[in-house]
Amino acid sequence: MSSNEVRRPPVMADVAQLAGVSHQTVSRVLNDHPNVRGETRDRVLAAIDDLGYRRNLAARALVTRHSRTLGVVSFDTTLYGPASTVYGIEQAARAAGYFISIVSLKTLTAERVVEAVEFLSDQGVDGIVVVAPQRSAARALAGLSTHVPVVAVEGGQGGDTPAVSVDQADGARQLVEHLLGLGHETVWHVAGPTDWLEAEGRLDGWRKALTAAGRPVPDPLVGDWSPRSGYDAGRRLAEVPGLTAVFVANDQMALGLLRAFTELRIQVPGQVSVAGFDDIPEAEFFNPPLTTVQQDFGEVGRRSIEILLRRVESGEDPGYEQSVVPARLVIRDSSGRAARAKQN
Amino acid sequence: MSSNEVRRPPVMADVAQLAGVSHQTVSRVLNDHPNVRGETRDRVLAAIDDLGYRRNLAARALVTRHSRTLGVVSFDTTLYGPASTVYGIEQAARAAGYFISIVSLKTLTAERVVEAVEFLSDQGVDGIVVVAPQRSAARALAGLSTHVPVVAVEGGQGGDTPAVSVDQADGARQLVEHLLGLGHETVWHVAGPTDWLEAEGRLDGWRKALTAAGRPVPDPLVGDWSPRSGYDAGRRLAEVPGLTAVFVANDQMALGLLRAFTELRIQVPGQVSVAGFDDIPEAEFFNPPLTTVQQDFGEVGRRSIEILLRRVESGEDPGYEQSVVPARLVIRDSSGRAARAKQN
DNA sequence: GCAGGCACTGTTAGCGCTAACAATTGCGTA
DNA sequence: TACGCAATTGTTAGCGCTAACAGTGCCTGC
Repeated sequence: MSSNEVRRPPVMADVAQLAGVSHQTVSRVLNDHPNVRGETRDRVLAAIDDLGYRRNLAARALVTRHSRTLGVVSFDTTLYGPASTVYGIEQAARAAGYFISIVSLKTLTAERVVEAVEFLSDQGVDGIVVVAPQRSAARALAGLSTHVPVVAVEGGQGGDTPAVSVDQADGARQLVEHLLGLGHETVWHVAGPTDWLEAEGRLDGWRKALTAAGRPVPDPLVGDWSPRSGYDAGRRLAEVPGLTAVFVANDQMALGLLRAFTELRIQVPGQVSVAGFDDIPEAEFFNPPLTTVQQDFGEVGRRSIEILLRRVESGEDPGYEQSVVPARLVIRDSSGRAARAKQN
Repeated sequence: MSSNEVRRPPVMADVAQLAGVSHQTVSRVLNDHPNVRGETRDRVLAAIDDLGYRRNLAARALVTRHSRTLGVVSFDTTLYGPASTVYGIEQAARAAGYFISIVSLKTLTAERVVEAVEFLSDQGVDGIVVVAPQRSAARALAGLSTHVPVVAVEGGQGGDTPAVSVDQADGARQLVEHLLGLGHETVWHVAGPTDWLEAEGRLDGWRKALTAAGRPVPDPLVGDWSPRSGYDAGRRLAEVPGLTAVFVANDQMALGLLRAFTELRIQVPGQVSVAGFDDIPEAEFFNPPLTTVQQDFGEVGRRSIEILLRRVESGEDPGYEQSVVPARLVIRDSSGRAARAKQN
């Protein structure tokens, strides 16, 4: 009661005094150095516990030049994809004992990405994960001159920045082959915004799969990921004669498209099969339940942190490196056999 | 070319030397102190620019005891509500010049919340926003002994922790009154998990609005926010004789319920009107487009940061304080006039 | 019995910054 | 002319921690 007149939190010296050792020994205990006698260690630990001591990380960061904080730059974390990716990154980072500092961008211009990276560098983060699914943002990374390691998620393919991404093209391929396997002559595509690498990957996979099967490749429509743009695409596709299958680049647009088809009394999958991409939690309860492609965002997060920490902790930059996470086809009711009627 | 042999980033002393002043003067310029001659300031600024100097925030935090970092503890940021709230918080914090450090919890037990708050305290955050929509988490806050200010989002109503929340009860009231206004005798309810404060608010608002109108109050069903639980509730409600209107506690469950009704060939809104809560981006494209209640998450974020920073910067704790953000009814096709047939 | 080595602990010197105080200058005024 | 004061700048002393080096015993081997 008499000794704790001062209300300021205890520091290492207080612990040292209570344990009857030097502050350096306390530091050794805290950092798991060898060569500390068991009994001494116990005494220090007891003192720490007694005082409720927590070490000051700012002081530690100052001298070690490491903050144990990783930065994350992401685009609109309200969307399912980015939100899930960031979530995966956060879990993996925390498991490794790192803090996560986030900057969420409204618009993903190169300028904003650079700004965000600098903002985080100022804070002294040890490394940065950039979720940069747009081409412009990916390019911005190439010209970046930070001294901290950077890893790109869904945005690599260029420069020295290591990248982790889901195999979009292969997911699209699986989907197209599934639809062709159901007897569809060809598959139309509603793509995502052209500047997005994910959109491009899906577009590529779709085109290649059709070409490989010797099928005609229709002109793709382009949306902006929003349900509304999917709705608009749906109204336009409804006028295509002989349409039997559509691969929409994400589930939200697929929802809009389904809505348009419902209004126009086009049966899914009776007349037209529809498939999406992402497997958002809602997809299973669309009307009808949506065939789509699942991405393992947790795995993406884990791999990006793994690559980043390897660079942070070794202090080296092994240069470009890519990690591709497989995509998984999820078949539901929205895809079905091609209508026989068409064959006649 | 000859002067920059050393590759380590420049420090304040380097700037001082180049500008021909003391490092303290550089510090003054950086911190906008008065009493620095204009010409001197310019010289320092030029030197800073020249060297590409950025101040070391760890060193600054060490001496000022402020990190300009705020912590955010949130539950599953993959969900639309939490994701939007965190996004709003992040935007507001960055606008105020603060960094955001996030911990995203898988399960929202009191234990985990306390752990997360301590994790963030260790890092030296200046304040913490806890998105704690569950009763247990809210209770955990009460027993918290941190020295940093804490503000609760969607979780207050107890203890001294200031709280920001959306007026759930009023949103529910608006919805119920809208449905009653359409001629429905009463409105059934699929509630969220009982431990959730938001679920409770919506339940309360629904019950009170029915009672106020002198209508019978049916037993509410309970879901877990997931589309699947909404689907299950839908199948059960389908057997209720005389059912004409359902208020589902969130849009995702409403989607599941709509799916169930579709399978059972129950017309919406022809036979039964359905309404949700949240106004997720998909809601407008449900089949049919969903009547729901919109929450202004951006405003929630702004207010929570405002309250938090007021406490952080004044160093005072004015005690309990509550800020309630209004909810807004969004009417779409899923709600319609009560079927005449029933009246006969 | 003593050099050499090992295990353990303490001492010293910063990390890069800001706060507090000291010193200097220039000016107005008695 | 000299004093006081304000404006401006410099000097000093840490913030709390870790790294590097310097002891201090004690045991080993010859």
